[in-house]
Amino acid sequence: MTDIDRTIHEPVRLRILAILSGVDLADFKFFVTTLGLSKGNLSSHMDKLEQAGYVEVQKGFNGKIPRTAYRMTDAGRKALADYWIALDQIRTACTEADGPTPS
Amino acid sequence: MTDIDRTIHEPVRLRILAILSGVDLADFKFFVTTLGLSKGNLSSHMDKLEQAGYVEVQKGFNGKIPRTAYRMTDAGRKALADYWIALDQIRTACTEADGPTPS
DNA sequence: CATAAGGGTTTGTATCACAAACTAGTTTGC
DNA sequence: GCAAACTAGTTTGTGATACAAACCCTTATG
Repeated sequence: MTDIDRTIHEPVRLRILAILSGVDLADFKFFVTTLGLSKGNLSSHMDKLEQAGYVEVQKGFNGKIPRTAYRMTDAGRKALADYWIALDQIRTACTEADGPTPS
Repeated sequence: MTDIDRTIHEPVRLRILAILSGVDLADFKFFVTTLGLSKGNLSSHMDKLEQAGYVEVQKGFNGKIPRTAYRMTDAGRKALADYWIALDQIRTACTEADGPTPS
């Protein structure tokens, strides 16, 4: 019974990783607008993904305006793949319970 | 962007529903042993599933020993199906982010 | 009688998602 | 030149909750 990775399982972070898995680089603003999050909320989710080693942060400037962008790491890619596998296992694994005789 | 049903999304409850979706009836003890939960924990998860209308409780006796069994409702079946659909949408929906020019 | 086991409820706690407030720098209006 | 508004992001506060531990009640077991 493989465990669910809670870091990934949180819906917001799952969406973030799903996006990053197809994009190579996406910035702070983009996530705020597409996911409809408050900046604070996004910031803390990104912290968690970073601390888990699933995303890398790239801080730079767009002219004089700061820009923070995120990229998925290999570990993140692996973890996400494993996550989907674990979910599929749950989805499939049913059908052998005790048959409790009703009353 | 369909929302994730948090009642179902919790891993323990997801496993419970996955089991119930293939079994018609399963009892308290069974879940405790197969999922490795404390009784208190299982009890509160079942409360939530019941309050959401996703499972029905059948309290009875096996001789003089009380037996509590759970059955999935139609609403539960529907909600679980929707849940998997929502997850698949996240899994598939990637690939159109802003291309932020790196640095 | 004592201990265990089924079937819980109550209580305590650590975590965490989220928003609101705040910081820091930048452009715009006058 | 200075205030108002905006971009970008961090820090702080709070309410919800997953989980275990402790407790309760009843029935078997030794």
